[in-house]
Amino acid sequence: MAVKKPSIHDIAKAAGVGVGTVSRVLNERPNVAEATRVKVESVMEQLGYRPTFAARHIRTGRSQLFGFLTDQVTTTPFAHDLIKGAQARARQADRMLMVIDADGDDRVREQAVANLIERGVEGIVYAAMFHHEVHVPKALHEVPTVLVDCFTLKRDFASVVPDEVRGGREATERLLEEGHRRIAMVTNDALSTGYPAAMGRLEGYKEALAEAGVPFDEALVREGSGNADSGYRWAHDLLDADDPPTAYFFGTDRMAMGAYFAFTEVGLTVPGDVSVVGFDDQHYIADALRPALTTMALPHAAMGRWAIDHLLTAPWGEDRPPPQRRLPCPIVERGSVGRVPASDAGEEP
Amino acid sequence: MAVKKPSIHDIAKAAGVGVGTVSRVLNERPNVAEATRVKVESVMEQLGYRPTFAARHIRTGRSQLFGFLTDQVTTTPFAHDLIKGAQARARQADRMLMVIDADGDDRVREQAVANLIERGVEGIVYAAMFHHEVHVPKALHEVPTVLVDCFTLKRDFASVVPDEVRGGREATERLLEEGHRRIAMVTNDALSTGYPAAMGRLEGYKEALAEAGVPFDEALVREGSGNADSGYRWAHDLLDADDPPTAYFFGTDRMAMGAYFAFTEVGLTVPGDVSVVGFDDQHYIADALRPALTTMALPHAAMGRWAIDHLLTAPWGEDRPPPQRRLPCPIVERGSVGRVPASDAGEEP
DNA sequence: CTGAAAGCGCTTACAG
DNA sequence: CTGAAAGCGCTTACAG
Repeated sequence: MAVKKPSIHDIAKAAGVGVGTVSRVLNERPNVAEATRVKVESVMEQLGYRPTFAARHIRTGRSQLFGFLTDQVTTTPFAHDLIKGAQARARQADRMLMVIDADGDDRVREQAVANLIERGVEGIVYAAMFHHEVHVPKALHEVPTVLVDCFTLKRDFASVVPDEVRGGREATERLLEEGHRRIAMVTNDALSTGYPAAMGRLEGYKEALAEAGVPFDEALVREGSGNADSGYRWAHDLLDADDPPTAYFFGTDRMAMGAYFAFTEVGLTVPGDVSVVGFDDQHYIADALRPALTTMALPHAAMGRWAIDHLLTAPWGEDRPPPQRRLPCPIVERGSVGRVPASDAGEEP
Repeated sequence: MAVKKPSIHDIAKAAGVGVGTVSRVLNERPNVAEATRVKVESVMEQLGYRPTFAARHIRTGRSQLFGFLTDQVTTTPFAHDLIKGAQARARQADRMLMVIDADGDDRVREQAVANLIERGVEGIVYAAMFHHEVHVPKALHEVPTVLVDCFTLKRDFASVVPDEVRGGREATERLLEEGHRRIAMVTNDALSTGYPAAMGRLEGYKEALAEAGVPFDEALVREGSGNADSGYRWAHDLLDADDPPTAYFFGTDRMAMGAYFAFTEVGLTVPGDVSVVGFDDQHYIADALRPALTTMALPHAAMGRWAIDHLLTAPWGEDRPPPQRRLPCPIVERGSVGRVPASDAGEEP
């Protein structure tokens, strides 16, 4: 580190050629004699030459860079999948990712966007850690942007979110498929929050029931809070009913986990006695449960990938309304769903 | 986006000054008349001027950038804390972080390091997702580097890792403190792997016992695999003994979680009948358990912070051996540790 | 306090 | 196929 890094001029001089030629071999351009190419390459090798990206950037105007801004309040296990998905797609296109965690601070957020723009990013993905409406820094309008797991009320940015309704529907269908008719649903949040994740999953549940001709029974629905404790309590509550459910659909894996403890306490076995489907696919929980939990996966990697892909391929600056994309939440089959117990299957055809 | 972004020249012309003056106000340098400053600033405002960072970088030689390379095989919930810690420290110093997930691919890793160097990073943090020995790309020697949660056999890079031994010791001490004497330990991996996390935590357990004058009893130790299933099985196994333990120290929270199910099955209550301490502080598990799990926190954020801090402040290029730092794993008290049951406390003073 | 000029390390036409 | 020159958007002495 003591000696100055060699520049293209040093290479040119040492190789006895002009800088243009060095640039040509560097960029693998045609019209370079094989002999000169070899010569130049060997000199670069010897001198340990590394191109300076900033110079290239300034000349070509291409930063090969995307910004990734996360808007989050608390550490979640999801951030990484999102980043991984985005980065995988970016790498295919030879781009890098500048990741910033604004951690819920508006000032930091504004500053971050400004910094990213000054760095010349080709686009910014603004990712929330759960599906909700957001207010974003105005400067985001200066640069191609896609919102991930969130959206603005005005829908003035491209956005990609999980298809909560469809996820809820498919979770419920999976249970119906096994003959269950008394299926409880514990929402992942109070409905009053208006969060799409809570509303949507419940709506999907209702849709599936309706389609299967199973009457909706309000007595089987509980408003949960998302955490394990809530699942534990509501499971006990539902268990206390005269005619307890044979299947449970929880809006989060954590609630399903709490419910497992409740089932164990009363001597019920999953999936022999009761079937369970979760939501989120937090695999450190879903895999750890006994039996492992069947759950709906939040498409974090896919959303990250979609976001970068959109930045890469969408025509910017046009007037058409930005796409509001919903990605499916695939079911991850593990071991918590089984056939409805024979004694409860009376109403089957 | 249709019009070209204004440069410092455009500002200079519009403000009727030279570019040097614009640069001076941009950098808040002294020796600018108040009137000119105001004038220039208003022009910048009007034209929506943003400095081009790449130009600044190329002139000053400062990239204000660190690389963050993760070497990981599988998604872990820890990556984010590491990144957050690193980024928090970087922001204080007005630096940004370029995050790359090499995902276990050597080619990608090499390429990533090359890219980062070309981007002019001031340093690279190379982070593993669990404490082990690594082989790193040679190019890392070209730039200040610190290894996080890993180390090289040659110890030729600065490194920061969790103090596994001390963590194991303090976990055990916590249990001894409550009068427990028959304390089981389930390691988080086969000892044959040689992983510091498995060896170290067990060693700490032994140290604590020795210091307390409690004879080490091999019958109380099991080699676990880290996952919930393993915890479940070994808990049952230990429970079957003639004189079962009153306390359990698990090398991972996931194993503790499995054990909770075993305890529930046999009607044992935590912490009334048995006490439990975990390791990792995976809070989505630790918080979700009933009662919440007392556990040793892996210092991910602290390691991330330390790494950037070291890059920022250490004198580089000197010959002294790079520091090999161990950071403590603080205990996180939740609700799983209680007094030894009276009937088991016979041997107390 | 301020402007004109040089230069950071590249790429890109333009001649030859 | 190749070299010399201009220029990307800044900062930094250097005169005034």
